Amino acid sequence: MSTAANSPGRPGRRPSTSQVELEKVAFRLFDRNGFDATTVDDIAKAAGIGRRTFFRYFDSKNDVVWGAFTDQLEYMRERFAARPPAEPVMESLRAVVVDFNRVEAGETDRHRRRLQLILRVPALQAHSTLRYADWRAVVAEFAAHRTGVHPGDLRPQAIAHAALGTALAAYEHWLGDPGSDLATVLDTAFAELARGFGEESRCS
Amino acid sequence: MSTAANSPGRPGRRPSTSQVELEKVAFRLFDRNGFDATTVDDIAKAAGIGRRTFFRYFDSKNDVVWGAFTDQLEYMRERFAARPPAEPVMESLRAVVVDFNRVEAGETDRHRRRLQLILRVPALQAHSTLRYADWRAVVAEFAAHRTGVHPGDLRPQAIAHAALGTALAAYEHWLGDPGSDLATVLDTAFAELARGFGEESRCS
DNA sequence: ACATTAATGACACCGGGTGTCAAATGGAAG
DNA sequence: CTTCCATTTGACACCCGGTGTCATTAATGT
Repeated sequence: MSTAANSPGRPGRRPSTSQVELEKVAFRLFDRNGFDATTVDDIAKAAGIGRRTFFRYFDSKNDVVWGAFTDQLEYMRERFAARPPAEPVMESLRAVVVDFNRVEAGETDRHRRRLQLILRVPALQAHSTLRYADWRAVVAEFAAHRTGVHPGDLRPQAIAHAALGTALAAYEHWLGDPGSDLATVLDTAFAELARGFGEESRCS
Repeated sequence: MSTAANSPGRPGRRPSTSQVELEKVAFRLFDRNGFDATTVDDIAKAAGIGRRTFFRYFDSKNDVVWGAFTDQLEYMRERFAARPPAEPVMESLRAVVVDFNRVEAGETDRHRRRLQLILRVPALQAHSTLRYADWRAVVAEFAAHRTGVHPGDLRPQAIAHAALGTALAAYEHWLGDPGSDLATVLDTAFAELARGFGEESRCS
């Protein structure tokens, strides 16, 4: 898909850059000057394109940070479908979310910088709600399918919202504690969620 | 506090309007033309003030919708403190959140319109994350205090995040079902959360 | 050569938000 | 009443993100 626009046999002028290329350029500037202090003009100039062209690759400056997030949601949907149907909903949820956040060893640093921006820069923090809505929809769809109700019903929606919140808390904790392992933190957080955050660990 | 600036014995020019006054003017325009189509210039003109002055009453156009939200958080903090110390955390949480969303019979319609804007207008939806951060802080502080840990720890943060998510799901459900009662919906949603959204309703 | 298709970039424009500063307003002291 | 001081106001200029428009450029096939 990324090279689809470069495929031969297709008329018209070739794209002069790509999303990943712009992303790389932008991240360099974000690292050096910070997100807010980096203007779209800066990114465009550094990438050798016009300001207007930038907005043909990304809907907004905020969206640069999110990479292929939306595409990955499809993968998440598949992982949900692959879980054994008899498994409790919250158990599947925990497994899939942990798996979804598994990144290649080389990519873990990039993942960290991404989340650092999303969770700490107010503008991106706000914008994240819009992007995470799709994430929630995937979760709600799964929870609804499993329990035989509509995705718009209260329970699946509450599950999706609570799951997102739990994941965000885990992300924040992970960012604040450099030595911690994201998968472990997510696992414990979702275990707590499935237990209703109760004091007693289990039914006696 | 609202009339503090009008109190005698204080030098300087009198404020020419107030937050509540601007809020009323703005909501009229939002109702008629929608949030996005209403510019700050429109509000200022309708209120008979300058555009620059508007931003001395509100940090942003988004904040107009939130009324005295931040002040109410202090009340929420008090309600938490008033709960019996032996009560389970999630039980106190449920009670306080339900109570916090109790509004006078005459104000219920205004509350509904507020939430409708916050939850349905993308710009406000995004911005809400920033405002709700304070709400989460109050919840995390309470949960941490009860369990004897720091507010920044994973558990209280996860509880706060999940609680917010649950409340949002309840709000959305309430907005979508005009016949429903907000307190009831919140109550059932938080009961589910405390139960870990499990299939079995209780320990056998 | 020619039409077609697609991407580009320049330009103008809108709207939210901020910094600055002179002017307006009102109380208090002379 | 006049002067001084504190405070709010509004005008102006400016920055930046985002959009609509349109001529131009680069690639294809005929």
